[in-house]
Amino acid sequence: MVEMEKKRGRGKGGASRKQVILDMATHFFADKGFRNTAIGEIARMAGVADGTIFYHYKTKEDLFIAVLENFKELLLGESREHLARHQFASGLEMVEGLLSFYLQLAAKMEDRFLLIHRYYPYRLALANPRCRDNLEAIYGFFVELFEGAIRRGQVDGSIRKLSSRKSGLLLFTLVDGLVRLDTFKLYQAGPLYGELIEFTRNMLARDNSAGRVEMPHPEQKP
Amino acid sequence: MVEMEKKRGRGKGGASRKQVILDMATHFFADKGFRNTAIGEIARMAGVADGTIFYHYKTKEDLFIAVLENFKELLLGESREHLARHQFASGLEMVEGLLSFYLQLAAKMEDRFLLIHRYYPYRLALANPRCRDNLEAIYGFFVELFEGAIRRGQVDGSIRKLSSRKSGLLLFTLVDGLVRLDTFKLYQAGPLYGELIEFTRNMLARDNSAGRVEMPHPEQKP
DNA sequence: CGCGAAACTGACTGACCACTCAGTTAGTTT
DNA sequence: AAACTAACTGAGTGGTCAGTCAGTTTCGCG
Repeated sequence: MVEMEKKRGRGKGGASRKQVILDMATHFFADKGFRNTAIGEIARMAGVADGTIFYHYKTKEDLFIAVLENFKELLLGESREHLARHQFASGLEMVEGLLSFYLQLAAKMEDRFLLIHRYYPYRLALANPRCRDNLEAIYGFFVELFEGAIRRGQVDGSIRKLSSRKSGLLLFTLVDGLVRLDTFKLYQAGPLYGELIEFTRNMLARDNSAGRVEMPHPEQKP
Repeated sequence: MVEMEKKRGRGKGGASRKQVILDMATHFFADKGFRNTAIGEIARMAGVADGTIFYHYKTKEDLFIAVLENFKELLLGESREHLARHQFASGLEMVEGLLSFYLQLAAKMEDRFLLIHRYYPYRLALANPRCRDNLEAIYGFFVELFEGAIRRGQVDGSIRKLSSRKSGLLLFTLVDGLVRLDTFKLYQAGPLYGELIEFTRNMLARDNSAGRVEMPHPEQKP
């Protein structure tokens, strides 16, 4: 018979047991929250004994931090990769590109985004510096992306004069809030995406009355 | 000696025991979340036996719904009262007034706002219609306020042509996201309030180049 | 006062759960 | 193959907690 299952190192999927545990923990922490997820549940779904989890992670909280860190790396990795493949004609277009990329990203990882749309990690961050570092890394990364794009737009003249820092933060808040709204299932936020881009343009764009858009689906090249 | 404590009906504060329980529950559910709040803790702080809570509320979840409903009433009540006392020169000014009122409200009830900035109620809403109704009542109320103000602005000419529904939702998402960001303690959202108003104006205002504001503290009457 | 009802009590129960640890298994080294 | 180590196991432990219930207190009222 096949003797492959209980082997050490990687299974056929190439994932170590430690990684499988991390993946299952990610799923449950996002879906049900920290307190409502039992270690035993993660263990069962990972095909592992309870004790194995504590062999790899000192405490449940430790496991959560590892999950968050892993998610952070995934987010930043995907983003950097995407940005390396794309370039933008102007700062304003970059802002718009960032917005739609963030929406795309959130759609692709809808389940996992709940990790950072719950209050638990922010509450934990007050006591646990590692948790705080990870959250700050995520927020800082995106806010700085927007900030940079805005500054670039101010240099190339596509964006008017305003505080790039504050505007970046505001913009990120808006797009992240939209994603959050969508996961709440009270409203469909999807139809708002078009509006978001139009609004952003009116918010940021340099005041050339020609640039003002009234139509719902703007699609022009300068 | 004084024989006042264990009396039925109202205590000296005019609050029935049931109300005290509700208040304490509100505090703890907001502060620590549903799962992390023990009934015993609420009971202790309310100066009441555990059993008393279950005499007034069938289950812990029932108590939570009551808390949410009470909070909804508080929100809508305060808002209606505020609106009755204020009037606005134009739709655009009303939108701005609504934004700053919401920020004010959230600051005044910072602790309690966490009730609706946690994921728990939205998750519960999927299974519990009463929970869903309350959340929808809150969101619907504010979104419609913004929507109405925008429509009014379109009639009086202070706001350009755009979907009032979508814009209202977007605006509410933005301002609520800002409040949420503030409670996370990662960034100070306070300094963004000025920007918020300016941005909103640029987003909504009719395209009269004179109306475009560049200064941080706009304070003019038309 | 006396009675019935409503409000309240807190010891108890059963379920759950994070974490421990003494022991087993599998891979590696010599 | 013996010795060593890392990975893994799962029964057990102590603690917590929502909800129950039989009994007690308080109140309104005739």
